[in-house]
Amino acid sequence: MTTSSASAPKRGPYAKSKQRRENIVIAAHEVFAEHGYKGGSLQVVADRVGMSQTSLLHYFPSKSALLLAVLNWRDTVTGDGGSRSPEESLASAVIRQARFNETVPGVVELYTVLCAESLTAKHPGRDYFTQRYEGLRRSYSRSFTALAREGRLRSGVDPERAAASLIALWDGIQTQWLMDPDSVDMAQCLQDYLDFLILPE
Amino acid sequence: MTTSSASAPKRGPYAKSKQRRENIVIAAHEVFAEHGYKGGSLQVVADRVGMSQTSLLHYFPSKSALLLAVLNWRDTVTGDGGSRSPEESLASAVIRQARFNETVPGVVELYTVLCAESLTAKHPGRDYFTQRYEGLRRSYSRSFTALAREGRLRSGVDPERAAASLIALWDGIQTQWLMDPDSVDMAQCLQDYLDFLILPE
DNA sequence: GTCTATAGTTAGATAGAC
DNA sequence: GTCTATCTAACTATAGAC
Repeated sequence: MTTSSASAPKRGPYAKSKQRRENIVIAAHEVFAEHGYKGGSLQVVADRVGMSQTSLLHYFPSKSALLLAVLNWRDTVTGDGGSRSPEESLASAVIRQARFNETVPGVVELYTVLCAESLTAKHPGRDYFTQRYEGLRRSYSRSFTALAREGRLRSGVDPERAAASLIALWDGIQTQWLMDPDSVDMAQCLQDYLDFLILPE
Repeated sequence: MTTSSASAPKRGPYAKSKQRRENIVIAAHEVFAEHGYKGGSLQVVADRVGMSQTSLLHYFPSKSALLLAVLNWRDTVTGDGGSRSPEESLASAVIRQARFNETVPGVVELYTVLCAESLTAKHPGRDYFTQRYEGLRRSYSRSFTALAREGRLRSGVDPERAAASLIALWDGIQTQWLMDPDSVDMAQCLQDYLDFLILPE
């Protein structure tokens, strides 16, 4: 392999750099989940990944850029925001995801902590969460509307309010679960609610 | 009125000091709501109340002590945690409180932001929120159990899960409302849920 | 009770050697 | 790409004059 052209960097260093970036994002994910964005420091992230704080800033130009990388990475890994397969029902997908979330408390904590923190002034994560909620509401609203067309939505239920309520219930129950895991059964609470909204086939 | 004894301080200075403390707590309430606990600084609180940061620490020994004062003050003022009058139904009390909350976004924001922030490591508000959730769940659970005795709880509904779910829905819908007030109707979402759980008289 | 001064820490970000 | 050194800024908290 000869030296590469300007538009095609060498494979070796490139792959290593990519790995470095991912390690940083994973460490930052942990730190932001444990301490929040304002409470988490670049120094602690750098320590976990085994480099200096200034070296870390070679990969991400600023703390806020690192936060956005963490949020986008979370979506990629968990498959969040993607559409479910047509064969799986809405209820099944929700419960399956809820059960999975019980196995990754750190991911749930990151989401819960940063979402609320993003409500504060000039928070770099604000746009991310605003758009996420808009997208989720639209997605669930469509699903409920489709169920209504099949006559499987309880009469009187408004699809848009049901979408917002389902997301709200999910978020809220995760907060209580993080505060005290034994106090609530996340999946069962969601199942109860969906059993009410959606009529059996 | 003569000068007071040692156990009964003079009214003048005492009342003034009490007023000072309340002004500080109100200012801190605003600052913590806008920036969170970690993001809010004593200097900004002091500026708002018109005194130096060190003078502020004369009234509250530490930042965490100020936070607890803010949280307890919120309960006192909003009447939160108190029991409702026996004549008023659970649903009526919830909807009334939800409608009231729409008029005080700062109070809702303080609660939402600090609750999630308290999930992070060594947060001074953690115990407050843990106990608050326990108390709320017990209170609503009792109400649902009472309704069940009257045959007014939908069959199959578990009072404890319903209590946790009601709180979760309420918390979650407040988050979405803070993120975008026009996106959701808080009171209507709660009304929908309670109409499902509770059968008409 | 209020202030100035400051200790003591930590933070994010930049400059430049290697 | 990685580091040391440094900058600038902000924070909580304490000491002590008035």
